[in-house]
Amino acid sequence: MELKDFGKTLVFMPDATRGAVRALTTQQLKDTGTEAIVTNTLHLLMSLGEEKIKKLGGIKKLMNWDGIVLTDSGGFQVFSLIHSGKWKGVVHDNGATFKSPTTGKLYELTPESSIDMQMAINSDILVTLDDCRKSDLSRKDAEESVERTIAWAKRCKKHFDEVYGGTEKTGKLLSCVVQGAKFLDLRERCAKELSSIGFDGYNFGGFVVTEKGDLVLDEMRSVIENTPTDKFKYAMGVGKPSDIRVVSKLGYKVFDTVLVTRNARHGSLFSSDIKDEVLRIKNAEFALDERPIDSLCDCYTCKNYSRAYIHHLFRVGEMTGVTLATIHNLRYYQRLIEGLNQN
RNA sequence: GCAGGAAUGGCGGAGUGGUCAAUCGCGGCAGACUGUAAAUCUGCUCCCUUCGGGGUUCAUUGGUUCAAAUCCAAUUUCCUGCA
Repeated sequence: MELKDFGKTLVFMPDATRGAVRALTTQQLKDTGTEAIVTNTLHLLMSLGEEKIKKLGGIKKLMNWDGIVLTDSGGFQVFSLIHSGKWKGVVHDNGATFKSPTTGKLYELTPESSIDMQMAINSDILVTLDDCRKSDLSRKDAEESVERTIAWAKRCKKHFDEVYGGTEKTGKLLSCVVQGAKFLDLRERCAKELSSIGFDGYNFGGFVVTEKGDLVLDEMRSVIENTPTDKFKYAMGVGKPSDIRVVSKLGYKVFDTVLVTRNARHGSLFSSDIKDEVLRIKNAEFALDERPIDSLCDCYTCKNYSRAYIHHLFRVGEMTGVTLATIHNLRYYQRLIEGLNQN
């Protein structure tokens, strides 16, 4: 897939948060039909740092990955680690200041430094830093989050244009994140203001499901309706296969979720043979099941191994089981996307 | 044969008079996970249950006591020394 075509058809990006899709080699990743991956600015900033990744020639060279790389800005981590109090740190108008819980090193993530780091990673598609918060926030908090997200997006764009020459000179795309939580007028305002600044893509930010697990479709629709039709729409963190089917109908073309890899590690495998599509390979019923995980799947795992074997590997804790499960789950998603693209 | 020591739920191992159906770990059964602090976390795991509770347990048998997995006696088995 060429970068210029990104988001014209549906695309699913697995999360390679720290520079690897967990448990997979780059070749195994390619073999699932994956064309784009997501890495995380904050994680790579803290583990490698800007100077080191620059010296190493960027994440694509490091990973030997010739596909597309999208870098998440760190906005979600601002929420999940700092806002929620899991990490010591503060979020302020200039960004986020926080201490690494492992090294104690102090970091300052600003809209500008996020862009710098994403450039150092040599990402193809950058994401503006956003102020992501918990799902059930007050209107006042949501307003503040929207204001900051817009202000930071502006600063990211300015920095990207002035320091690096923007999309024209770098050949990279810059996408933004729409916040506003459950307040549809705030979603609309955020979407419209970001659209007037102008980005190559518009990402649905915040939480995609309620606590009950229902998709926030009205919020997602609001973002689609208030952003340019000719730019890609990325539903960040979506989702279960059934969620992707639904959300893609709204007009979102780009998806990522940790479910595909995390569930694989936890023994939840996707299978069209099973009601609700989820086969829990560790369950006793698969101990002697010699069928493949999914009778319709063409992945390396399904073509070569039985449910009983994967079940056994999980039972004894062999890492190969995790690798085979991840290969399958990711291929399941890519086949889902291929199927949806054909319709 | 003599002298010590030990016997607890599928396993390992706490508990040494009442708050013990009995900490905990493993194993077992199931569930959760949606821009990854996650190869993680949660629940259940003697029997019955209308989930409130009820019934039988800590080698076996008998005893002491208001009350025993815990104290005493005998028996059985195992371990360690000495012969």
